Amino acid sequence: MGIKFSRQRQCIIEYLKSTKEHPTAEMVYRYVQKEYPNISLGTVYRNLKLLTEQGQIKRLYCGDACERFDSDIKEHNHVICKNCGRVLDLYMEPFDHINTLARAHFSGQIEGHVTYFYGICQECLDIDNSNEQL
Amino acid sequence: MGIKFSRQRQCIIEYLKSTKEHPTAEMVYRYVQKEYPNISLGTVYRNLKLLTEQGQIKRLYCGDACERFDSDIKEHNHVICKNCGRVLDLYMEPFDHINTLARAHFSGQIEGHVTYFYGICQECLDIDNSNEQL
DNA sequence: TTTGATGCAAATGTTTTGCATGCAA
DNA sequence: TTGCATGCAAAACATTTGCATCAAA
Repeated sequence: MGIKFSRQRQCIIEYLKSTKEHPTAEMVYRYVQKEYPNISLGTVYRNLKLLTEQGQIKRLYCGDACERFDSDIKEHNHVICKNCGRVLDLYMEPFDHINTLARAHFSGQIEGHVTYFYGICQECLDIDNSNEQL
Repeated sequence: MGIKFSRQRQCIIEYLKSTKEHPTAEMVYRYVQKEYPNISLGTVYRNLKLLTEQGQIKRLYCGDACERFDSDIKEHNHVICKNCGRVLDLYMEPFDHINTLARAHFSGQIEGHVTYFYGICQECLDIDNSNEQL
């Protein structure tokens, strides 16, 4: 009964806390493999699921084929770059008043919302600009 | 060169236009099968992809395992019922000012956003209430 | 006719799961 | 010891794709 410590899970947590790139399960797997070459994808998925259920990490659905994970559970938003596909953090004032607006048009109960912004990240804009210079 | 008419695609379009339940590919398949028993899932997927690219329908990503489709391309929002999993339409005033708010905190370019509300639909609330009466 | 669309089946990619073994408590 | 976690492989799904055939133009 209860959850036991495991080196593999610890490594997954540390990796997620160290990165801002919102990795997929596959990316987590490749990273943890460096330290634990025998780790299996199944273990990665099992731990990501466990950590999500515990609320230690958050699962992102970005319209990708695959899910991404974020160890920053403070409220914040994400921008998906349409060019490079990366998912970037965006810390801004909450806009929960849209829940109130929504409630005025919905007969059920509205508890919250999930929002993803999309656009082009600064890095891709920079590359674009330097190409135009040529 | 160009796209040819097909009875199967026509049937898919008509089904999507007739329903508000934002069906998955599998649901479209099962429906069209009634009229065209030999239709294959591949054909359904190919046509849903084509129609999405043409902008005739929209693809929804609801955090489901699978994608859903909506033939209503007018701007509107969706509520996902946490209880029954259904995806319901929500017509409300646009809140594109959140793009402006977001731009103040992001160095790249923000083009727009996708928002899904979540909560409990009226139908599930009703069932809940009638259970409490017992 | 010509060429795009279909049906079928195999392939792909992601995630889950069964089971014997390993390891934390 | 006990039982949760792991590694491995197979299974489960959702989606895509190759190819011979069909049908719209």
